Amino acid sequence: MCQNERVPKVVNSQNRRRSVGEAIHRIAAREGLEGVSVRVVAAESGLSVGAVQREFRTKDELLRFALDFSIAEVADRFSRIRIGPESLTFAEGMRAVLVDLLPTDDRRRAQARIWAAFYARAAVDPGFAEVLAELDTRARANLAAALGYAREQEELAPGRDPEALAELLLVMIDGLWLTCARLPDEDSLDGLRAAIDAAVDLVTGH
Amino acid sequence: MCQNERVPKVVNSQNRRRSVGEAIHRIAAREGLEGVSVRVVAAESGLSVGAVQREFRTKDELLRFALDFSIAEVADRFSRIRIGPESLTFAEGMRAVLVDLLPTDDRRRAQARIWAAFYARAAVDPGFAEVLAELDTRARANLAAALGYAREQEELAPGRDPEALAELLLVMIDGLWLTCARLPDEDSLDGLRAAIDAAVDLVTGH
DNA sequence: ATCCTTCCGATACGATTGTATCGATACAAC
DNA sequence: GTTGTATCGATACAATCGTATCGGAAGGAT
Repeated sequence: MCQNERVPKVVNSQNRRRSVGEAIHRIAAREGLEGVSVRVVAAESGLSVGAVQREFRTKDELLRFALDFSIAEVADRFSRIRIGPESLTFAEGMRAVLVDLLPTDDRRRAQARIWAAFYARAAVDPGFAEVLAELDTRARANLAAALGYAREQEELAPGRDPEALAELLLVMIDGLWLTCARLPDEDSLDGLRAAIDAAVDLVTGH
Repeated sequence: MCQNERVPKVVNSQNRRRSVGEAIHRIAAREGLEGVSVRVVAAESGLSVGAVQREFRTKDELLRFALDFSIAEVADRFSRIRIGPESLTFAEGMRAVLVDLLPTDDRRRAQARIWAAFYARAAVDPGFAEVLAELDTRARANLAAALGYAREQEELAPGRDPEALAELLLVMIDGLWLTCARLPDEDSLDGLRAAIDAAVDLVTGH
């Protein structure tokens, strides 16, 4: 990386970027993506504007990083839910994924809000749309695999088109995000839980 | 309204408000809610900043009006889809509502984008959240009535909790909005149509 | 200790924001 | 016409925005 004779001061860019990511997370959950400005991010993460500017050349780069940051976290959560032999059945896995989206704690609630903001921005920003489209592709692939396994295990309601089911589940996941983002109280969670159960039952034909 | 002796110039406030609503519609579909500024709205609607300011005291009032404006249009579209005897069956009605959401023309595409933006804002703005929550309540009531009718006609898959189904459908509607907002091409519509068909089949037990 | 390079923090800049202000204008009543 | 009021269009204002600039702090290598 550094091909100079004299090596100067070096900072832990990795840690700093993460703390910036966390800061944006908090701000966006509090005031939305519109409340995210370079100055506010700097203040929230305890850095100076200059430091933030060094790490992210432009604001777009900043927001893009925040999106990747958030995607990575959710992807990590989902990757822990494994469907397959010696693991969860399809029904259990599907239920686990959907329930995991519910805003049962502050972090999840914040994340739901952030995703709503990112989705809205993706509607008018091709760069963001591309990232989310790629995410969609990955999710579709995972879902197809899970549904294939479910069909193998005869867990699926017969006579259903797996591709259509996958699309339906993707739509439902998006809907859950959006619903969770503007959920006023904890009580509404039970309604959503019932909806999730109903969805699992419908898909597995129980 | 006017209790003065001398009556001055009067403008057609109604028409103007609508043209402003349309202007915001176009802007938000193009650049998102963040691109909506008083000046831009004035330019897009062919008015001066002063005229817009007279009609809407504050920007929040402006956006709130745009939300109501958009809600009214979609509510009107939905109200034309009637479920009941001598009309659509539940399955037909449900399918009609969901298909009507798809971005099959520019107006619908724009509307999907605007709603995504409003939903995101509702996540951090209590005023917007309240409006959408009230809309949710109305939708829930309509859906409950439709499901009641479906059960009466024995259109529903047996053994399902109507309340859970209603919640599930609401989530799916939200998901459709969000998916439509960032849909890149026309081709993806077929996938969504298949998903809608699958959903109708699942709910009606076909 | 002295270099050299990287990094930081402060400040500056121009653009854009929401809102307030104000003279000019339009129009109904006289 | 004149008058009184509602409305308009333009401009002013302070705040905030993203970004650029720059002098000095910082810290390994010598």
